[in-house]
Amino acid sequence: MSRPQIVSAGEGRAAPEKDVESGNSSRDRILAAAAWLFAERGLAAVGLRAITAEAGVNLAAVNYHFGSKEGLLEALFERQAKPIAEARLRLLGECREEPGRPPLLEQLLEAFLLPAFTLGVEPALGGAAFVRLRARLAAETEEMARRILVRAFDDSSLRFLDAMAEVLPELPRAEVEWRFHFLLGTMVYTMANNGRIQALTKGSCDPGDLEQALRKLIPFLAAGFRSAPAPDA
Amino acid sequence: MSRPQIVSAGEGRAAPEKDVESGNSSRDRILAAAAWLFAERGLAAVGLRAITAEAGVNLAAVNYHFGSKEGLLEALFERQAKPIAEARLRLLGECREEPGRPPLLEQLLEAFLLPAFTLGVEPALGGAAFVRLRARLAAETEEMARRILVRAFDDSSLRFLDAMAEVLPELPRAEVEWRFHFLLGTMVYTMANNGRIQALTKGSCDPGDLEQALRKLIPFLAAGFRSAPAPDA
DNA sequence: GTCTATACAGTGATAGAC
DNA sequence: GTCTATCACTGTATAGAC
Repeated sequence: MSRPQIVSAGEGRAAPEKDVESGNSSRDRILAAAAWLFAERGLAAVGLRAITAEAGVNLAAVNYHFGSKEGLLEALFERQAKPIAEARLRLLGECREEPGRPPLLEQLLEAFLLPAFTLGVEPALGGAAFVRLRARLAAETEEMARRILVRAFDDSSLRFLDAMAEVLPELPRAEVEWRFHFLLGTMVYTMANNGRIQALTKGSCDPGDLEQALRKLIPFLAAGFRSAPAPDA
Repeated sequence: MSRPQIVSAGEGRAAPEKDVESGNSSRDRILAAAAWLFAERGLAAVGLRAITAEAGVNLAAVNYHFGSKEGLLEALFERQAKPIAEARLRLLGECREEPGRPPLLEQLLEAFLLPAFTLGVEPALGGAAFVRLRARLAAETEEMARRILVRAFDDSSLRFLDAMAEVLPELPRAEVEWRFHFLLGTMVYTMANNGRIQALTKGSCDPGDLEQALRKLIPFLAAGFRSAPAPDA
């Protein structure tokens, strides 16, 4: 694996300072170093000292800019989650009933899942580690993790929830919500790729192959969403 | 549960009386204290010093008996997972096609999910914290977590995988495996109860209500399992 | 405002005496 | 087997330099 270029050398741009995207302020260098190291070595195995050394800044810079290690994590996550949420909404806007295209429900499922599966593994955004980071946060009960996920994804998720309720008018809203919850479960668990199913099936089923996972997941979920509502109580 | 009555005669020590279930050896006291504290305060917030103080043993005792904090976690998890795996297999043995009972697939799903949802929250086994611990381990990519889960659940899971393949003979084995993977995702994510869906739906959908979750989950999964297989490539 | 050097209280782990 | 003392290391906080 090649190291990401942290400092972008002078390209033609005439505004060298404060490039928001890939700036070389110490704040941005910390973010880049953290993304790189988390991707390379995992999450818990990377301490603040490793990050600050990689970024070429002082240890205290992390606390100055982000308040805490958790704050750094939050900033990093938010930055990486943004393109996913945006892509989701863009794809949602392109969903329409049309001959030759899959049913609307399948379109919605793909629009929701595809950005998470593809953008999630882009090296520029921290690579596969980010996907696992998401999965880990999803398993967290603490307030911080919840807040991070909510801020990053709730508005786009809510839009999808509404769209799905619209596509399934015969289903009570609460039922759609439960099923959306189950959808999140399959997505997050697949992204976590904890190796359980590989061990169980001796490798014949590999959730690390996200393209195939998507192809298997969408029909499975679509059938679940379309099933008759469960008795309520 | 009865333990063997055989006591070696003429031993120097008088009646060692190691009760395996709720013994007061230092090893068992550590396990009990850890289960209690993890349930009470969460996982990361509890240090070895708190555990050893609660158990009334020395700090080094943990490393002596379990090798490391991870080793303690593993022992604890294994002890708590065992009744779940056993209950699953027992319920699996009671599944049969019979008039007046749900279809076999639904029976299998319930036999698999019910022990995880009910035994998982029993206070005697560490309470709700154990459920979250499971969810957290499932999101872990590290070798240790994988090994723990495999040792605890793989044999019973494999039996269910086989049973489901048998109930769905028209489905390729790989397809059943993928769907079993999705089943695990919905289960773990529901058990994690990270608060996401509550926030999204303003509380109208609460996965903390595991009984209702089960009633919503089984039809959803059954429909997914029964859907036509996806194209393979 | 930004950044640095340094100190601090906490962790899990371990060697060796008893 | 058990305990004391200590180790290396963590995230955090602060005082002060530019």
